[in-house]
This record gives sequence, C-alpha cells and structure tokens, in this order.
Amino acid sequence: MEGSSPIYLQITDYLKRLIASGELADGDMLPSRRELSAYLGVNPNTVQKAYRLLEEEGLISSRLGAKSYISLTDERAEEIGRRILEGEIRAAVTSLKRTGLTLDEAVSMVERYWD
Amino acid sequence: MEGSSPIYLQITDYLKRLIASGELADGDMLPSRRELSAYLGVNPNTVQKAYRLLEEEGLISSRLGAKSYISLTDERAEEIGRRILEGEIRAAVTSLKRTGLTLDEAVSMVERYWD
DNA sequence: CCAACTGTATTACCCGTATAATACACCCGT
DNA sequence: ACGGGTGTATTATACGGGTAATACAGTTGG
Repeated sequence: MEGSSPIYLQITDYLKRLIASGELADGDMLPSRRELSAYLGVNPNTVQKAYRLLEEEGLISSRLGAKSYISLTDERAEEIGRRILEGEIRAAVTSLKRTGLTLDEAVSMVERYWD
Repeated sequence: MEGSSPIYLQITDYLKRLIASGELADGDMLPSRRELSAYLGVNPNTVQKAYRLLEEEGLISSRLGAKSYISLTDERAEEIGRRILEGEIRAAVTSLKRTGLTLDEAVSMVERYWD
C-alpha cells in the first residue's frame, strides 16, 4: 500500500481495482473493519472511513452486526474498471508530457524502465 | 499549479524544473517571497518554506534585505534534470504497470491519450 | 441461548499544511 | 539618507488526516 495519498483513499482505490479486475464480485464478503485494519496496520477508523465512502458510492452493503459485502451490477463493475484505467492513463500521460520529452522519447523511456 | 501535494513542494519542484530546463540559470534573480505569493495566491509563509528548502539544498542564495538568486553549478543543474526525469518516468511506469496492462497495451494507450 | 464478533458512534489528541497578522533587521535605488 | 522593498521570525488559528480508547446495538454460529 505504497503512496502518499490519504490511506482511506488508497483503500477505496485498492478495493475498486479488485472489483474492476473481477477478483471481487457481487455478493463477496469483505474483511471486517477491525480485521482489515489489523492486517494493514492502520486505525479501524481509517478503514471505516474507506468502507463508508464505498457504501456511499453504492459499491458495498453493510448491516449493523453483520459483515459487509460487495453489492453492484456487472455493468457498474465494468464502468469502474474503465474509469480507473482512463484516470491512470491520463495522469501518467500528463506526468510524462510535463518532462518536456517528445512522445517517442517518452515511449522509449517507458519501455526502458518497464522491468 | 495543479496537484494535491503540499504547495511548498509544488513550488520547489516547479523551480527545479525551470532550473533543469535551463530557463533559470546561475545568478538569475528570483521573485521575492511576497511577490511570488501574491502571484500564486498563496501565503507568503508557504513560499518562504519553499525558498528555505531550496536554500538548504544549495540551489538558491538569500541575503537579508536583498533579493534571492539562483546559485548552482552547471553540473548540479544537469544532475537535477536527470534526477527529476528519472523520478517522473519511474512513477509513470509504476502507475501504468499497476493497471494490469501489458507494456504494448500501455504504450498504445499513452500514444492514444498524448494529445 | 449467549459469547464472540460485527457495524457504528463519540470523544480526545497529535501532526503537517496553510493562512493571517505582525514585527524587525537589512539592502538598494532615487 | 531615507523610504520602499527585501529576507526572516514569531504567534495564533484552522483544517484534514490519522490514531487511540471506549461504548453500544445488532448479528451469527456453536
């Protein structure tokens, strides 16, 4: 979980990636707040904040006392995947252009650093 | 000055880019703290923090009462350029790999989004 | 049934970032 | 020389992110 953006956003993004790739599908159980926070070594409140956001976005469903689970349609999952991919690409391209390199130079740099 | 990292770091990075590209060279005067802060619409203390960092890195020189100016060797400027470029590329590649795309797919996506 | 686990909520605290308002010592051009 | 601009410093305030400790209501499985 490397990165400097807020932890709770890293968690939501990570789960969205799993949803986008199909590793997490509708009906799948999620680790409890306490469980995941212990595993990640962060505060339960931080995980709760992430789960709350995901619930507000309609991606997961929670009931008091019971475990939370993924709750979305296939179309929604696919749309999430497209959105994440596009955002990632756009950000990478913006960053690459800012270096002042040409497209060809940038591409060959990316190829050189890929492994 | 778009981005979500601390403003004072955005300022140092921006000035380092100008140094790396040669638009700012040894001896060049910098805008005063108050001037730049007014132009950017941020607090003078924030600019001061950025300038202080740059001075600690030995990139600029300040004297009480007088304007600050760029102070570095050509080798240092070139080294900064290399370091920035490498960091940018590495970050972009990391981000691209995380999407799960293959190298070829990533490259064609970058080409498609370049303009 | 009931103990263990779950989601939820609240309160307090810390740290980094950023703003705001001053104040002071210093340089420089007119 | 002197006034305006400069670097520098200090204090206070605010906010978001994160931690910590605790409490309560609800579900669930043995």
